[in-house]
Amino acid sequence: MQDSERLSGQDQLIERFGAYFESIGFQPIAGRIIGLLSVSDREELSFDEIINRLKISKGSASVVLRRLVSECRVAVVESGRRHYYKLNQQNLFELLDEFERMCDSVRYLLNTTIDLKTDKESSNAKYFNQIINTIDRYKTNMATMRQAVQTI
Amino acid sequence: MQDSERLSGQDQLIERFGAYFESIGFQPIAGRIIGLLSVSDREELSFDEIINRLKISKGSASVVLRRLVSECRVAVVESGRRHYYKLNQQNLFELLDEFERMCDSVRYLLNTTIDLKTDKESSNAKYFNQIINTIDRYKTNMATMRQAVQTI
DNA sequence: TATTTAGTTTAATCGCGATTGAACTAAAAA
DNA sequence: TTTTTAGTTCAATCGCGATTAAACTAAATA
Repeated sequence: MQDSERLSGQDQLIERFGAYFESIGFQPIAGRIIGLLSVSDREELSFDEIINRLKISKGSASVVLRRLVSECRVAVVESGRRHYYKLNQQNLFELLDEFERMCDSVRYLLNTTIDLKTDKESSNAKYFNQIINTIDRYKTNMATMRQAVQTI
Repeated sequence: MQDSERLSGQDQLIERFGAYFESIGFQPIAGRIIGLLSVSDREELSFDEIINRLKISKGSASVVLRRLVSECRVAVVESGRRHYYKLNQQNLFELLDEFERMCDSVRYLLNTTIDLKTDKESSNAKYFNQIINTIDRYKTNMATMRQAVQTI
């Protein structure tokens, strides 16, 4: 593969990372920064390299990077007057954690809803109970899987 | 429990449903409509009942309901000149389906990223490979669980 | 047929997050 | 000490989705 090919492939991929992270609630620029830090050959980039490659203002870069660092998605290394950024390799289950938190809040909503129903045998009440059961089953299942992965 | 208590409890719950659905990308009004259809004692409500209880305009209700129906989240029954709406009880795994689609797109992004790396043993490349393995393990696991639930 | 009613359409507005540009700060370099 | 450089702060703007109001349509009712 030519270098130029690889570079333009990287650019496309950065946009896809951006789109993906935007779809799950990140600022567009945040997604593209994560993409750049994931895709580029050198995996530790300076502030300047980031704003030049992504063509974004110093202002946005500064704000967004501070946020990514505070959320532990990106790590920063200071060297002289410069800051270098790299992807923070989080716990593998970080993605699942978020999903499980989602399940918990759904479970809570549905439970409270059933409590407020006059007719606990209503169509929705029964349906919600089924969902709660499935969520519980899922969580048990996941706990088992985590243990299995951890002991590899 | 008093009826008035239950009604105000329902209103609070509707707002929580709204907040939850907004957090996963729905329009605020869409979330509140789903909340209302989940929470209310009568589980099939007319257009008018919806706009009166939620205090929203006919315009928003019309647009948002059309969308919810097209996405199969809400079912509509026509009776004379009126439309009645109720929660569409979807496949129990609809929530998981979406999560698995997310996993698929992450898996694809990471795979493509590794392909473009000059150094397949770089820190990020190794990390991405671990994530891919975990995703694969998760999907196998989920497939098993679905079968188990289906055969109950 | 004339009237009322249920819901749709659409132009206008509102609010808000993302982004930028430019002034500013602090620290290294000269 | 003066100058240069790296990054921060913040006011202003841009763009966009959500929402509404009001005119409009179609169908039921009188």
